[in-house]
Amino acid sequence: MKLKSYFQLEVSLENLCNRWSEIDYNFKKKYIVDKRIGIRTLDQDPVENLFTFICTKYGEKIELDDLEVDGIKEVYKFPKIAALAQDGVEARLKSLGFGYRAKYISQTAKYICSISNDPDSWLVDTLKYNRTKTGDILSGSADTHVKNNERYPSIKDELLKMTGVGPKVADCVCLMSMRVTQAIPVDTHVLQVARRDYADNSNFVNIIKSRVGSKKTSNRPKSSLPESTTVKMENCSGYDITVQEATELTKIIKSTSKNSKATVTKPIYEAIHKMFNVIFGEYSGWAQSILFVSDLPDSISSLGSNETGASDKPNGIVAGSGDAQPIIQPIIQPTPLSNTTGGRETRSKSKKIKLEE
DNA sequence: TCTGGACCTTA
DNA sequence: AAGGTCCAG
Repeated sequence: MKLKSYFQLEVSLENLCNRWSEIDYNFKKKYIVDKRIGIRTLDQDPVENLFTFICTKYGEKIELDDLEVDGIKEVYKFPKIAALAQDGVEARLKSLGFGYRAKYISQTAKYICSISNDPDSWLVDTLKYNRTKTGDILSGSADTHVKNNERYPSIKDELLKMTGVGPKVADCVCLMSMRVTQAIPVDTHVLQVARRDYADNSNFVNIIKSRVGSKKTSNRPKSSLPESTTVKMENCSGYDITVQEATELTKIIKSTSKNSKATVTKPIYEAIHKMFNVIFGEYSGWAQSILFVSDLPDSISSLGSNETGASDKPNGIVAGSGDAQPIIQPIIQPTPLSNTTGGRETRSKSKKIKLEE
């Protein structure tokens, strides 16, 4: 039962992918024609994911091979939040190479301890399921997938209060640990995909236009429909949009600042978020994960051809992380800061984890 | 309200 | 040079 919940198996990924393929040819091409992959978004532990995403950075990634599972000598548990809130943690983390993110970890841990007597349970008991108000959500029908889209704004707001948690990290946690299926973590890579596949080629606007044209309420040819016609997503609320609005969002997504660097500004972030919500609906976060991973180089996504060849790849079930989140969480030294065992390598530095022999 | 430099480490 | 967030302006 726990595994079923972790993998969110009550959701038919295949049905979703087929639906998305009908909606969007680009998705179909990525999902079916090119790579035939499926990424199942997992329901991961909020505490571990929160602190992991706060300190992930480009290029940081652990390969399973690096861990030498068979020869492993020690396994660290994820630390208690109270331990991370102790004085001296920031300096300790800095010495381990966490850089300026050391402060984020320390301050966020202190913050959570300041608002809850039970810091390790607060994220799931209060923030995720809001048991104090709604009772135990999980006691509902087993056939019903628990979604938190209704509470998405309030959950995200709470996460954004934490130091080091901006829109992207908040959406990572919402999507992968809070059962918010419409959360879209937007980073520079997603920006590239959004521009190339949906903005520069007008794909987004065309999708909305085709919806206008296929509305059953009208038998007129779509060319005669006013562009202000509102398109509603089925089974979704808050996704209404007009062709004009889609055009506006496209402009924002294509816009660049003076230095011409691909920066995800706040307007761009929100435009891309809304665009994916509108295109793919209530599970758009899941859809975006598939687009994201299918755009990665095969060497990174681990889904590409290897000695077995590309043709017999199964539809993968892969941990639902955004960018360079390790498959295995980075491991932070457990509680005893007093226990100065010396600079044991605890960071997720791939290929440099040494097992004492 | 929004922009862009600083943060820190690794590649 | 890259990476997301913070903060000064």
